[in-house]
Amino acid sequence: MPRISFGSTVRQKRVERQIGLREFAKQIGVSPTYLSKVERDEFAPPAEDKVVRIAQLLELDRDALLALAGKVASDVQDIIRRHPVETASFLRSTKGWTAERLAAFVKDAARKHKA
Amino acid sequence: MPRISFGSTVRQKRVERQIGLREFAKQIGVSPTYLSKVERDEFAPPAEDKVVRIAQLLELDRDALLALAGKVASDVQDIIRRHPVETASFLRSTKGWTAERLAAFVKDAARKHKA
DNA sequence: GCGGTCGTTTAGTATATAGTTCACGTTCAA
DNA sequence: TTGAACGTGAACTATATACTAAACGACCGC
Repeated sequence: MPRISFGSTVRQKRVERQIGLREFAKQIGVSPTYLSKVERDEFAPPAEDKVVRIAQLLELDRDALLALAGKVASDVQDIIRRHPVETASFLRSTKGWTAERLAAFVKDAARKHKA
Repeated sequence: MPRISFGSTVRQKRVERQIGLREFAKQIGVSPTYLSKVERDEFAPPAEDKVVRIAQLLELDRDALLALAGKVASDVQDIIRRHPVETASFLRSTKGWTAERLAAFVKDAARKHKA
């Protein structure tokens, strides 16, 4: 499990926004009981669509929250599967990179794509 | 399902190498019955470790075969989760790219990483 | 015409994933 | 002092995933 868990992050942000557990559960589309256990990491994080909904409601980055949930967005997985060999190779080569270095590459990629 | 399926690919390569179903199943660590159904796409592709084992035995690229199985290697998923925002952003920006363009980027990444 | 191999059919099973329902104790406002 | 909202505990449940075992008919060598 990551240093900071999915559950505790959700709880912190939800409480910060003063949304009740029942109210929030309703907005996500799950039972309050379930949400309670998820927030205390007694249950594993919910399915992708629920995680995405939570990210929207709490204004968190969906990819970041999915990562906390131990998942990778399904659209991203689809992209990887289009060119799995090249993509996997690239990703493995970035294994030791910092977020900053990666961010620079993203910029570069976007620029080159336009050209 | 992809244009060419996981099952048919495995069967073709296995037959090509003249390995019997029972023999191959044994090497993978599954029952012949199961392998038979997987190869005719009656059952979904097996778990990641089995797919990787198949790739080894048939000398196929593991990431390519995993993609055919509708999966992404777990080590690659782990890498994505280290910097999910940047990585997802990058991958989405490569959505329309050809394999060649991606390959060039991989090379570039490797070169820059050394420096 | 029997023993061994081939792939296949039918009918299951174990475990994980993703949740639910109902009932409970606490706190606070009217 | 009741009732409305809060979060929680215990006990299930449904569906999907990832398989297995037993038996079957076709073929092949001897």
